[in-house]
Amino acid sequence: MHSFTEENYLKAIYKLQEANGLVVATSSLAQVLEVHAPSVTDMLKRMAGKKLVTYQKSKGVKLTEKGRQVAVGIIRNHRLWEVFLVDKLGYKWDEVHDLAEQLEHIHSEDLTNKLDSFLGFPKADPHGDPIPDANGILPKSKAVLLSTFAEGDQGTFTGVTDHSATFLNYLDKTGFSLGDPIKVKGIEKYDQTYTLQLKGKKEVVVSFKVANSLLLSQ
Amino acid sequence: MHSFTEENYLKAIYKLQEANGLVVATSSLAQVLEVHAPSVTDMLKRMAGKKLVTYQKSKGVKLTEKGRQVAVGIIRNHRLWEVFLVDKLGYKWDEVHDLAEQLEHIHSEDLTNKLDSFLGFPKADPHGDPIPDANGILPKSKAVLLSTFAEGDQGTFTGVTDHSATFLNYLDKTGFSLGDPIKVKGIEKYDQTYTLQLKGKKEVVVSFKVANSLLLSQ
DNA sequence: TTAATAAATTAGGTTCGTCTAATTTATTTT
DNA sequence: AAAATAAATTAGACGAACCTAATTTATTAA
Ligand SMILES: [Mn+2]
Ligand SMILES: [Mn+2]
Ligand SMILES: [Mn+2]
Ligand SMILES: [Mn+2]
Repeated sequence: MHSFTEENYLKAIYKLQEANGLVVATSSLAQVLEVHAPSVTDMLKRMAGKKLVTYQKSKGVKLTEKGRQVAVGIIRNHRLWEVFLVDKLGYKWDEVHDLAEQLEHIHSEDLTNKLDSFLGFPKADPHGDPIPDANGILPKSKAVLLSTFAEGDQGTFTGVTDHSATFLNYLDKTGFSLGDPIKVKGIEKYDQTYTLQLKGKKEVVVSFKVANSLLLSQ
Repeated sequence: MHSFTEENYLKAIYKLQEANGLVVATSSLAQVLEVHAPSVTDMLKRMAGKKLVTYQKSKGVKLTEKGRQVAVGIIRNHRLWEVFLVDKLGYKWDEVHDLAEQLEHIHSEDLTNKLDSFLGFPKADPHGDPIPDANGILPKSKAVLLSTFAEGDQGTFTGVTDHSATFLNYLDKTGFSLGDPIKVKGIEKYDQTYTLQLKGKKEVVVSFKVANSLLLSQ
């Protein structure tokens, strides 16, 4: 089986590959994993030896199919455990990430699948992120940033791109809730401030930074 | 926080201390942890440095109060997760131990307590072992081995001393179930074979080895 | 009480995952 | 195209947790 460290590298490479491009740089990995660059170089060599990644000296790293399978498996675990923590144990959506970072490394496909079943085969985690199925297939989300909306546009709030507890707390406090409708009433030309109508006609004003971290569907 | 390895050492020392005596030998630890003796010596020195154990060269090791707290915390986690796996996810009692060995190392007192609450504050795990409370207090069990019973004695089946899957399977197959009444109908003088009456008048014959692994109460 | 046996420790290595400092390679800027 | 800067790698170390082989200490038997 793979070590926690390897799994965290794989997950990080997967996410950087999704977000930015095909090949991942040593420095970006060092940054997200909070280690120094030589540690990354070292680890990538070992992982290349295990055929989890293809590593080209000074050019960057990519996941192999095997590495991708492992990464998606960890993400599946992470998101299912987050659902468990929120739906069954009563945690808030801003409290579960760090616990899920531990729970995602429990090694048992059978447990993952039984948990999935116990939770009613959820399609998304508490932050709206899609949950890969047992075959490692992750549905491509067609959600789009609120910051791309024009005045009058509307949609359903289905996800966030900033997962920080402070942002999630701000959303709670301001009245945002996953699954609710949101309509753009106006966009201030000067600073791209958004005036939104939330569920129950409540109007709120949010900065561009916020609009740029909210995902809407339909 | 403590490493998984340290936690496993602490748990092993705790159990050996409970079972055998005050002081635990290097060789017994090596055996239950499945490592070689010099590794144990090494580790005990490091743990003594952290005040988790008191270690006397060539004499053996004992838990400090701090070490005992950690050990009991791990045991609490282990048993609560076993209850979760059986009660909520539908696992059988012979399938949960290895998973609990992983889950017991999730570091969060808050999670443990929320889990405890979610499970309805169970008093014992699926094998009848008592669950320490949030303060690390583990109720002293007054259960006694069936092998100490005489003809005509009866009690309630409340635990096992052999936790192996093969033994637990044997019990399932033979008709033993935790919480059921058991009455001794006869004991063969020649080889200490027990004839038992189980719930629903069912009679079964078991070896001394079996009678010596069953715990009965009242 | 000495000799034989068993248990424990020391000595010296290995792998994993990390570090700092020095060097090399790649990318920008002039 | 050369110089300056930034990114990545190499070299050399370290702690944790393990190992084998050799040695020491403790226990048991003669
Ligand atoms: Mn998360
Ligand atoms: Mn999430
Ligand atoms: Mn167990
Ligand atoms: Mn148990």
